[in-house]
Amino acid sequence: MDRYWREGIEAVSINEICRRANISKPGFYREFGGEDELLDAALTRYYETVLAPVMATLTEDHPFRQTLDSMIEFATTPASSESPSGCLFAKMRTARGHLGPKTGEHVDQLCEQGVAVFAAWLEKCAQRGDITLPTSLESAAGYVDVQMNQMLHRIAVGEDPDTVRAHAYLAFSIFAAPTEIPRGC
Amino acid sequence: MDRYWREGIEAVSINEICRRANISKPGFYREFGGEDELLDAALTRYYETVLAPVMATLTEDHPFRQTLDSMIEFATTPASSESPSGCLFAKMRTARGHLGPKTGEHVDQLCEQGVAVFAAWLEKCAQRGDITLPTSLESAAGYVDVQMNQMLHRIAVGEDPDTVRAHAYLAFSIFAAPTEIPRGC
DNA sequence: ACTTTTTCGTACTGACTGGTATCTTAATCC
DNA sequence: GGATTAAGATACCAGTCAGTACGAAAAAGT
Repeated sequence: MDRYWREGIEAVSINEICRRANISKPGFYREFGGEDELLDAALTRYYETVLAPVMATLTEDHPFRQTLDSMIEFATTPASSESPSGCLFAKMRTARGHLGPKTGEHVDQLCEQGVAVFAAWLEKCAQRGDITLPTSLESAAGYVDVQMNQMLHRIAVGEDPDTVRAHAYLAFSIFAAPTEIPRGC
Repeated sequence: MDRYWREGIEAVSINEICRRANISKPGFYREFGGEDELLDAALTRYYETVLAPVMATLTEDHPFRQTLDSMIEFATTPASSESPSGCLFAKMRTARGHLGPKTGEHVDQLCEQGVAVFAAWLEKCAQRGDITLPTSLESAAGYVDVQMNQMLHRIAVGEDPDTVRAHAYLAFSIFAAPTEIPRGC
């Protein structure tokens, strides 16, 4: 998981994995079955340790802006020693075409789940009056998904986090609650 | 150019190019010098035939909405027989890390040029009162660049053009001119 | 102690990559 | 027509990849 996360999926070969892990190739194939299964296992682990906690914050009843801040903070945190840059899930999405069947379907499933969580989040915030939906809930959720994914991609590529953050706040400004119009108007 | 555009840069090898073009590999290397030079030549041709005309429309003095419509139209046009899906330039940007020095610098240069053209476009529209800049001109131009690039990427990956279009109009709604507030207010 | 089963790793397969040495054929020059 | 030059292509280089056949070593069972 760490290698794929840190160096990108396409950049890591099974040969390299075996070399780094000091295991023989047949040993690897006996354990996992193939590249597809390894990626699938890595994604599962990534989901459990990173993705699920982040998605959980979306279901908590905090104000829109607070949740948004923490999401943007998560997405624009550059690489550190214990946490590589970007998001393994985002990298798998961009490499979707080159994934095996198991990993591919796993990614698809997590995508759907992600959009659903975004939709639920936006709906609650809209009901609370934190935001105004400028379009259908469906479309808005897809928009959020796309913008989040793009941020993660850009950070992974090494773009300046401040720039990405600024663009993110621009993109999410479409949800701005209606400016209060003075009573007497 | 067509092969790279249609099938993606990473998916096309020199071997395959030679096979398809019915030329020998040494013949290719005598003509171009290497993969980097071929990609550079493809990008030059793409710029001349596709990119330059599109960018030219940005410098014409049409209303913001009209230019925006034609840009979104260009970006979300799916593949056809004579014009593959997406944008070769956008594909090169996403593959930036794997490009040779010549092509890489060429891409960088076109990126800068693109942002500059976007900035000039936005500035003119803002002066004309077509739009309101919600942030610095620089940041806004970068935002436009990123959003355009993302649309092209998503179309290239095969996403539904209508969805992409809808998200694009959402993303660009941040430039919406201020809603006219009635005089008496 | 001896056999069976399971684990393990060397060494390979075949297909691909970008790039080139070298031989042959064709065009050009005088 | 004969020498020189350019174009062409076969067949190779060293490297990569994912995946596997098969022999050696170690465990387990009896």
